[in-house]
This record gives sequence, structure tokens and C-alpha cells, in this order.
Amino acid sequence: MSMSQTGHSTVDQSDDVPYRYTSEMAAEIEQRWQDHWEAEGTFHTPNPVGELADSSGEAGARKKYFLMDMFPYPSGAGLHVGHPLGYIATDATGRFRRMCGDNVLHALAYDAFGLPAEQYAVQTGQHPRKTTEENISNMKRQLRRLGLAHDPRRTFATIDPEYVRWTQWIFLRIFDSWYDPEADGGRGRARPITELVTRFESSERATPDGRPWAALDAVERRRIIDDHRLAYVSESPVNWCPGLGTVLANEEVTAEGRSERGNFPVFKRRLRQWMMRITAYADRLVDDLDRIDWPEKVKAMQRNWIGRSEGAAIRFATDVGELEVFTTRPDTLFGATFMVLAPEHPLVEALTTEAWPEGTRDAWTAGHTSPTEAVAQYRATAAAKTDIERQTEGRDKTGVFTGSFATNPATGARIPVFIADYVLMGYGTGAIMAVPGQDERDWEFAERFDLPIVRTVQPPADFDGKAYVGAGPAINSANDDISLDGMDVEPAKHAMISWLEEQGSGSGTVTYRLRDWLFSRQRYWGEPFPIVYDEHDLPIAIPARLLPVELPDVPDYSPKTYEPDAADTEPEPPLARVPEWVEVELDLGDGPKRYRRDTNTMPNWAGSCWYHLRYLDPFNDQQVVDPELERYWMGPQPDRQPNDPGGVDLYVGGVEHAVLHLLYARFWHKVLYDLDYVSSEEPYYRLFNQGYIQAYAYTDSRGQYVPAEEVEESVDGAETTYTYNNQPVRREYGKMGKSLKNVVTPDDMYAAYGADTFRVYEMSMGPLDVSRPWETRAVVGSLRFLQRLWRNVVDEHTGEVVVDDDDADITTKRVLHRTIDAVRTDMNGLRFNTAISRLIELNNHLTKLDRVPREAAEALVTMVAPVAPHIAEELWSRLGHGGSVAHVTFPEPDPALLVDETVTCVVQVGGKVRDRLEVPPSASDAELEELALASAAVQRALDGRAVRKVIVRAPKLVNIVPA
RNA sequence: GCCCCCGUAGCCCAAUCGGCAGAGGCGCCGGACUUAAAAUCCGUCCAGUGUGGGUUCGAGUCCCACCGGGGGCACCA
Repeated sequence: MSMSQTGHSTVDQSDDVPYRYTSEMAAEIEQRWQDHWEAEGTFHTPNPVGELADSSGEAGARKKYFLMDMFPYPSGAGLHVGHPLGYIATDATGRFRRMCGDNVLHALAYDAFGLPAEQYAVQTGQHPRKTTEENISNMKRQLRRLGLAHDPRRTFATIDPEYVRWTQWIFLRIFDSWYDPEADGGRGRARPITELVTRFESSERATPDGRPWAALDAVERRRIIDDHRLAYVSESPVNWCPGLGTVLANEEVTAEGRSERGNFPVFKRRLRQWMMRITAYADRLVDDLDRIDWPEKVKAMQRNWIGRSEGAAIRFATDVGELEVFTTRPDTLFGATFMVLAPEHPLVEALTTEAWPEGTRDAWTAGHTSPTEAVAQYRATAAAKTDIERQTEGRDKTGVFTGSFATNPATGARIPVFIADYVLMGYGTGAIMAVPGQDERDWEFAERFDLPIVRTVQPPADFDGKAYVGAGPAINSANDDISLDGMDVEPAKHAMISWLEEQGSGSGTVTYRLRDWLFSRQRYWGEPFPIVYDEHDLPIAIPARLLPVELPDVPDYSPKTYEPDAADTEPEPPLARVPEWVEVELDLGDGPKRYRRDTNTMPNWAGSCWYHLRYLDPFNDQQVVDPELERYWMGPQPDRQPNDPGGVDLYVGGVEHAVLHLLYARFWHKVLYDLDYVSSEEPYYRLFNQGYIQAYAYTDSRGQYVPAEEVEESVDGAETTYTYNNQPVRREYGKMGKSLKNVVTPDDMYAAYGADTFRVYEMSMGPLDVSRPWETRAVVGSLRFLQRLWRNVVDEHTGEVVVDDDDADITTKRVLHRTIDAVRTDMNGLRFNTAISRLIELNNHLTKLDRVPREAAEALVTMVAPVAPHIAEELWSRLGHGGSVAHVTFPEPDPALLVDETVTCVVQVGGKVRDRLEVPPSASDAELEELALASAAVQRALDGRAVRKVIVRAPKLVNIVPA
């Protein structure tokens, strides 16, 4: 294959520069090299073993680098210029690591199940598989033109039957597991469910009702086992979204109680659904955040979502039994002057008395003649409120007295029990001990309902607020048995917990905000559950040999949706409408029998929970991933840190998945680790959140968006005005999108500038993690850079290579090696913007020379290669090299050339620069001080004043402090 | 309301440990080339770092308060 010279059919407007690097020439070069890479398999990444091992078989000995993008969801709208930002960054990083000698694994798969794909299909009246596949091929086309160095053999889509098979297989491993909380020294570990059966059989573990295992019939046993599975069916309150026709996970519901997708109202309904026991992993999910290299912001969001809080469970005696509360402040128990239950609390009915007891204050009754009436009324009102209403109605404390009292175990006082909607059934035990002295909400409630307030922490003398939640010594906290008085908060908590444990009225405990993951959806376009039900209506796993369970073709795959606020409707899965698929005859070991399939599908998060493993071993049909491959690519790296959890070396994506995909994927990965399918404890070791590319949009006087491309800007002094068709328009800033008429696509950029220019521009706009506005007119700067680079190597008029084979001059050598050093550092830190500015600097330096030395030109070309790979290949080839620049070693700096012969030493007087000295880098403090004091400018500045002090930071600075 | 991040030139952005505010790009202006324009090339201009305090010999960088922008959480006991 001849890659060099000639063959340019490029039409250029100006005949005198036929070999100028224009967008036309870029297009020709780029597509030619893309074809070459594909044909040659330039970016095929060898595995150490197996089908994808190379002939040398030496890959396993090489250092590896596994990097990933959050894979795309192929929408019908195609890409805009914001989408490739992360892909370009990972591509440049991968190319850089490869040139540094690493075995780089980088590929791109497609996340293709899910609601938007299904909705797009419904809109266009086509099968989701068809539209999804079309969207994928369009996206592939757009991305191929970008020149990404992916291993094309390792691509796949989550909808591929071969992929679905293993998604379902992992689901069944989770289904076939339980969590043994005592394993691994109390940290807990998922174990095969058969081990649980063995423990019941051997009576090592007691059955829930105490009967011996042998005394239970088969169905009873199955029910017990099913209750312990990590994937289980439960009838519990779930998020029902009539507008979408499906239930949703907590993570998919916004704080306003609406669906994250579509923004429809969501209602709590008790429904039978699949759940994943992610709560079993709450501690490990929190603790292991300390072992991975993620942005603190994302770690904080996960910690917050999991919401671990340590405290105590305390039992208060009442006439109808014990009432348990959770508190993080057991030290304030002496200040608990009343109790509050969520209106939905199961004990409310029993606690509600017929008549108001003696001493009931007016405020407690809400004007009702009896607690029964007051409670009934309050509960009805609370039940009718949606979450949104609770939200918008502010935080005025409401509630009523139940007529009952509880006994404070510390003070022995009888304290009134209220119900109020500021206590939530979904957290803790749904009941609190109210300590108004140390809790703002309780203080408000106490004020409103005329309840006693006892401070049990001494606020500072200057504290003039109400509830005091800060640190301080305990007060008013003693009985005959125990005194906390004088103790700080932490020791007081411990003392109280010990005392409660001795008394048998409480214990230290931990609660979490995290709930189990609701895993079933009533939609068509997702993985079917590999589950059937028998005559007892209990779930049975479909054997691995029968996987994948494929989606049936259905006449109508659109889900049954309802009016968004039709809360009392029922989900109706599309798969339930295909009786011939639902009813199935199978031989599961005891002869052919009729079964009923599960008609739910998995949420689209399922596919993204394990795709990192499929990149490693994309064709494996025997196991989810070859353990040897997983160990090589993802295994723990003890040289990185002690107790390293392993995982993908670099994972780049937006921050929007902080608690959805990233939490779910960590959970699945830990289950697979517990069951010994993987050696890594975390899926993604280093996470980087890229920023977003946003864009300006313009509205006219009617508020309508006008095409941003055609808006003209004019600057008049300090005034900047924008006009469209000579009419003034108003500028806004936001996302790029059709409705805002401000979309710029990669295709536009390829046509106008070429992929390399586009890549350079995106990488040079600013730091990767910062969002910034797109500015098409600024792209030309990147084209000019590549044009100058081209001109430094190739004569624009003749096409001849013009580099000079003699050694570079010393200045050029210094500039070159400083650039190499800086670019390496910047690339390692994903600081492409500064790396590129260094390359431009070097390039500009070379431009000023009469002839460009070959050593500088070649180093520059190789350093440009990660960001602008096509032009680099072309120039590398024209410089006379065979093979791809992608595998050339990245230049190394010569340390001798990094130190200057002289440095400028700044001389300050009183912090102001007064002189500059050219000194050798080795100049000593004493020499510098002497030189500085001898300076005429310094003496002038001192103006006769004595010198109080001289600060020397050799060799760069001397500061003379006058008296 | 609480927590986190960010404010440097007309614009996008640089500035190791606190040590000369400017690397790179866009734009503007001037010049070269051109019949002209575009493209290209060369050159120039532009801020004292959101505001107010503090620490320091010295602050864009550290501390405090406030203002502006972005994000997260939000009655979680």
C-alpha cells in the first residue's frame, strides 16, 4: 500500500498552492487512513490468551491500559459536536498510552435497549430493533469519520442475542445467590443459594418460624429460599408511573416525585415486582469508594444516596407494646419530650385512643372531639397528598396527638405520641423520639404544639438560636443510673448506647437511605427475565443452556400507558399480550411441564452493568469472561496502592450517571467478585467526568428561536448586539438541541475543516472537565495550526518534503525537549488544552526557522499523532517511514536539554520587581544576594533605606525587604 | 436552607511549593499577497485576576465575609 506522495485528486481554489492542507485534502487523507487502519487491523488489541491473542503471544507480558467511554445510547437524532468530546479525549489518551508502550484496550459498544429507543420506534411506527440498528449504523458512520483507534472486533450492542444471553446469565447468578452477612469477618459476601439450603438442612440456620427444615414441605422451603435471594420478587410499595406505563427505580425518580425520563408524576403503589438486594452491599459500596480514584463530587453523591447513618435503635414502652425509633443522637435521649410517628406507621391505629386524656392541650387536638377522629382525618389528608404537594406546601409543622403516651427509658417520663407527616415511613423505623432542644424540626413542632423543650447540650454563651445542633457538653442528662453531664457528644453517644444495651431498651445500629433496586419494567424493549413460574406461582430459573430468552415478535410493542395522573391504574406489560410466548412447555428436570414466563423486562441499566467485561472477551460463548483475561485487564494492581481493587484504568463519561449506572454496575461487579467470576472488586478504578459542550441560542421578539448559525454579532464599544435578518435577537446559553436551533454536527465539521481539525479544536477548547460554549468561528485556529504543521514538512507548491537532515540548533533542541517534557506531563493528566498549546508553540518556533530540522519535525509529528492522527500518519509516511505512527514510540525528553544555560532572576524590593539578572541555574543564595544588592536599580529603589531582610529563592528570585 | 465547584484580556483559556499575571487560540486593528474578496502570512492592541477584609517580605494561588454563575441534596431523625 502506498501511503506517500502524490495521488491527491484534491481540487484547490488556488493553483499556486496545490499542496496546501485544506479541508478537501484533509478529507482525502483522513478517509484514506481510516480505510488503511481498518484493512491492516492497526488497532487490533491482542489478548494474552484465547481467540484474540496475537501470534507473538506476548501481550500478557506487556503493561496494559484499559480505557472506556460511557457507551452511547444511539438516538434517532444523531450526534452533535458535544457528543464526541469524551470519545476524542479517550482516543487521544489511548493513542498516547499505546505510543508509550502500553497494550491499550479501547473499543466502543452500544447501549441499545430502553425507553427512548422504544419511544422512537413507536413514533416512527417501526420495530425497535430496526430503528435501533439503523441508529447504531448511523452513529458508527459518524464516529468512524472521527478516526477513533478502537479495536473494531470488540464492538457489540446490548441487544445482541449473544450479549443478552450473558446479561440473563448474570441475572440468574444473582437470583441463585444469597448474602451471607457473617462471611469475610462480618463484611459479608454473596454465596450460592445452595449453601443456604445446606445450612437449613443441617439446622445450622433456623427457619423463620423455628420448625425443622425437614418438617417443611417443598413449597414452604422454596418460599423461604426465595426470600433470601439477591434477586427476589416482592410485593411492596413501588414507583408506578402511569404516563410511562411502567414502574421505576428510586434512582429514576426525581426529588419532585416525577420520572427522570419524561417528567411524569410517579405514585407509590403496592405491586409485585423484581427487586435486587443492593442494600446488602451498602457498606461495601460506601467503604470501597475510598479505594478508587473518582471525582470527590461523584463519591459524595454516592455516599449521600446510600445515606449511611450510625446511631441507635431505642425502644419506648407504650400501652400497646414497644415503639422503636432510630436516632443518630442517642446522647440527647434525656431531652426527648415527645414522640412522632409517620401517619402510615403500623402502630398508629393501636395507639389512637377513644377520648382525649386528661391534660391534653388544645393545640394537640386540631379541634377534633376525639383522637380517633383527629387521627383519621389527619391520615386521610396525608394520604391524599402527593410527594409534590408535601414539597410545595412548605414546611409548616402539622400533626395530631394520638391520645397515647410512651415512656422515655432514660427519664421515665410519660411523653405524648403524635403523628405528623414530617416523619417519613420510608426512613428508619418511621418513628422518632423528638428532641426539640437539639433538632430544628422538633423545635418547630414543639413551638407549634406547646410541648416542653429541654436542652441536653450546653450551647456556647453567645448562642441565641433555637435548637442547638452543634458540639458541647451534655447537660440535664442524668438519672439514678447514668450521667452524661459534662461529656462531649461523641463519648455521650457511646455511653448512652452501652447503657441502653445493658437495660435491654436499645442498641447501636446503622441505617441507610438506600433501598433495594426495583429491577422490573413493564416495557417491551428490554431483556426478558430468564424466569418461568410453575403452578405454585413461584419463580424458577431457566437453565443456562436455554439462554438467551429472546423477545418474541409482538404485533404491538408499545406499552399500555395512561393519563399521567391516573394513579389507580395497573401496569400491563406488552409481553403479557403474547399468550403463545408466555405459556411454554419445558423440561426442567422433572419431565415436560407447562410453565408461565415472566412478562417483565429488565431496566436498560442491566446491559451497562457488565459491558466492561464483554470488551475483554467479546466472542466467549462458554463463560461470561475468561478469568485469565479479566485478571490481565482488570485485576488488582498492588503496585498502584495497597489493597487495590482493580478495575478499568480510565473511564470517561458525564456526571449524570453518578448514582444510577455507576452504583448499579459496582453492585453487579461485587456480586460477580463474591461468586469468584472476577478478580477485581470494583469495575472502574479511575473515573473522569467530562464537561459538556453547550451553545448559544437566540430568540426573536416573539420568543421564537432563530437559527443560531445565521445570527450576526456586532460590537459597538461596550455594547454587543445580535441580529437575525436585521432584527435584534436575545442571546441565551444552554444545551445544543433541535428545539433551540443551535445544533452543529460533527458532519458539518468534517466537511468544513476535517476530522483532525475538529479533534484538535475540541481538545484545545479548555480542560476536559469544564463545560464550555461551542464557537464554530474559532475552529479555524486549529486548522491554521495543522496547516502550519503541514507547511513545516511539505512544500505547498511542489509537494516536496522540505525538512533538513542536519542537526537542529541548540535553541530549537531546547524548545523541542521542553515541549516533549511538558506534553508528556499534560497528556498523562488529560490536560489536552495545554499539551496542544505547547505543540503550537513548538510549531510556531519551527515556522520561524529557514529550514525545519528533521529531528524536530519528526518529534512534533509523533507528538501530534494522538490528537490529530490522520495528518500525523500522512506526514510520518511522507517523511519516509513505513508502518503506522500509532505504534511509534512517543518522544522522550533529554534531561540535559531541559535546563537552561541561564535563568532570569527577578529582583524585588518590597515585593516589587526592580531588576532582572541573567544568572546560571546553579547560582547560590549568597551570590544572588550579592548581585542583587549591587544592582543600581535596587539601590535606587532602596533610596538609602537600610535592608531589613533578604529572601532568596535561588535561582529565580531575590526579594529585598527595606527597613 | 445546607454542601460542593467555578469567577484571570471583548471571548475560550494558561500560570509546579505562595515568587516577573500570559503559554495557546478566537476576535479586533494594522500590514503583506490579490484587480478585488476569501484563504494564507506577518505584526499590534487589550486585564492586574468578581468585591471587601486578613495572613505574608511577597497572594490569581492560603484564610474570612459577601456578590455572581453552575451542580448536588433537601423535613433522612
